[in-house]
Amino acid sequence: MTPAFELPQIAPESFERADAARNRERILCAARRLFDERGAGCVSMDDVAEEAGVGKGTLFRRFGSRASLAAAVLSERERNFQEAIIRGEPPLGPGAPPCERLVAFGESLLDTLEAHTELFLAAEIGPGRFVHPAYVVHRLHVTLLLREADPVCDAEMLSDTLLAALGADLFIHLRRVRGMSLERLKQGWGELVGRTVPAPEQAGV
Amino acid sequence: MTPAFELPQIAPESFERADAARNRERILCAARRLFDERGAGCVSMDDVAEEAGVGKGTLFRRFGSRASLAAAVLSERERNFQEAIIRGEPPLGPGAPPCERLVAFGESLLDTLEAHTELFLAAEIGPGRFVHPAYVVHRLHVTLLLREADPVCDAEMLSDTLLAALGADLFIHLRRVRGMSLERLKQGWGELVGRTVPAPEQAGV
DNA sequence: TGGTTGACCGGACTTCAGTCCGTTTCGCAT
DNA sequence: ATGCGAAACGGACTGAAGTCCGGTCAACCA
Repeated sequence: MTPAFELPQIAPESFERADAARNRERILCAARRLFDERGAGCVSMDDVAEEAGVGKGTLFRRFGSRASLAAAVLSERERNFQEAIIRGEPPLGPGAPPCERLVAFGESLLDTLEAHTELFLAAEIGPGRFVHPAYVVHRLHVTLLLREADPVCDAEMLSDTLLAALGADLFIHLRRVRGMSLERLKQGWGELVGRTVPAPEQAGV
Repeated sequence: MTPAFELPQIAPESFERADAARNRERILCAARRLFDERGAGCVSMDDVAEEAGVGKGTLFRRFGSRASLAAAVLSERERNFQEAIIRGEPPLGPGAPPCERLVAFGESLLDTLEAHTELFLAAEIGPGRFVHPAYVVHRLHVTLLLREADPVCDAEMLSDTLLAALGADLFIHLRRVRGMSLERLKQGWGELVGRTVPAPEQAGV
């Protein structure tokens, strides 16, 4: 039981041997390709190892778990998303009121979920989901916006609570099993946010 | 207001052969015992089958999956819970305003989560979580209360959204990893519900 | 350039959920 | 009682995630 996480996105560790770097790249490449052509649900770790021309031990050494590999594959898109949040145009980026930014945040995440449903599902299973860098960043973002909109609320907890509404398993259920449209999910998110954090200029209901 | 629906619990199907009933009881008994003494996380399906003196095929024939078995073990408590919701005293049962009933619902669920964390976690993994009778009943309950409190909201979707805040994996994270107290979780739930569905007599904030 | 070291490699191995199918047993009708 | 068909039984089998460990080789230093 090694709870050690590779931080797949931000930086390779202090120093990485040449063969290690090469294999990491090969694995990511193979995983991306296989996930893309078969869907994440139909790709085993053995498949990835073979496609990458790498032993299974190496695969797990670099990425720790299946969920972590899926998250790493998503990390490029995630980096763009974070960039848009931190430095992009409003309403996703800074400049808009918190409520609108939260709505934009959720809608953007829902779009990404729609486009990469299976990959997200693979990335969100097991413990450690809430500890993954991407999730931590999302939570921090939501926490700050909540606190800005309403300094007295328990933003630390509300943020996790709101993010739970954007989980991949729930998304799949609402979208595929119950057949709700993406538009409806977005409106639902907007409704939830609108009720949770009222806009400042809104005096009475 | 009178939910005269028959709960689709784990009711034995139309007719159950004597050996089937006997084995089902044995399995439930063994599972309860093992889960109780080792914690659900440390009990494999083979363990349960052996303890019950039953083949593995039988185990899966009766319960379908590990998650489903865990849910079945929880079902007695769940039945009591449903009883309290449908016919019990307010604020959990009928008679209190929807907002208060929702708060009581969540607090009660959080208490149960606190007492049987691992079992809930085992029961909530995999797809089919949202299709399980217990979840469906919870959602229906929340949906009706939401609709009663605010007929114009998208209660169908908000109910799933709110219930996501009571998921076992999130509970474990908040409680054990982030170290929040049970009391704080209850307050957070109250805050979320209070914002989502304002009480009717509450004119201004 | 050649030696040393420790990180890295790979694939066999373990564990566990879930499936399959030949065999057994139950319930019923005669 | 007895024969029959359907349902249940059980355990060997499969497939996949994650672990282990002996061998290898990249980096660095002399």
